Amino acid sequence: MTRIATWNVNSVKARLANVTGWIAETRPEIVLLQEIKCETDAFPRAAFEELGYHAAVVGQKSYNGVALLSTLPVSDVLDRLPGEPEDPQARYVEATVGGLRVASLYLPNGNPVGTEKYPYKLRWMDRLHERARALLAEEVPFVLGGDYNVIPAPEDVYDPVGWTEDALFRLDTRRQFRKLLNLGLTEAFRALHPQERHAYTFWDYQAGAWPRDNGLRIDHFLLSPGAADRLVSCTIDRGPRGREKASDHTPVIVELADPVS
DNA sequence: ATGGTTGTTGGACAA
Repeated sequence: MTRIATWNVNSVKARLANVTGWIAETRPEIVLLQEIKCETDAFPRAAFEELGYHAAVVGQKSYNGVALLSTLPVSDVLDRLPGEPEDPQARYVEATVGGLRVASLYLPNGNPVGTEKYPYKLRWMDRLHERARALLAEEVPFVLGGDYNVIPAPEDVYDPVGWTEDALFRLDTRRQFRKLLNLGLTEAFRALHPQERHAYTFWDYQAGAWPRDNGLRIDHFLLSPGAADRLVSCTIDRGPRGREKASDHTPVIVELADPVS
């Protein structure tokens, strides 16, 4: 069995004790981090090495930044999403782990709509679509996990009407997300839990969102057909969101059965 | 409607 977790940690340095503590007790084989908010050289690599993890890190000063941790060696690291070579934002890292291609991605938020941020988000989703198409053509099983900043459907937000015009829930955003799925990818959580409500992965720090359970489901795993065939479970661990100095996101974990040989 | 919060950073900006 392979367990893969994704977690937007909102600064790996400010959150180091929470993150290492959770990894030590959960022990996923692969951990995908987003919003590490530090440069590659400043990533607290040693703290994760002590726990037995290799790391592929794509950092940036102050904002963004992604990482992929793995108990197995990591090879063939891709440190950017192709399609916009001038894009300076550190939002994508992809690598081979075992026989799997795995990506940790931080899709742009896109707010406020009406600024350059929203078209950037849509272009980024186009680029991800192209990347998924290329990976499918390679016929290697893959897992794209991360903070998609996409609310896929009304049941994934506490107040769908209030969020209609938000960049995370606009029709253009959802249409792009569906287009990605229509390539033949499986969104792990909804595939296994078609009826579940209030299965949120993010709660704002403001306005008592956490105690009121005013959440969003925006952290996802998209699986290639070969990976989806092996999908055993997908769970959201609310525990870390309730702790001291919590990130505003909580981890999602998928379990994949070993490949049949 | 506004403001409510957190992180980076030392004033806004991003979320």
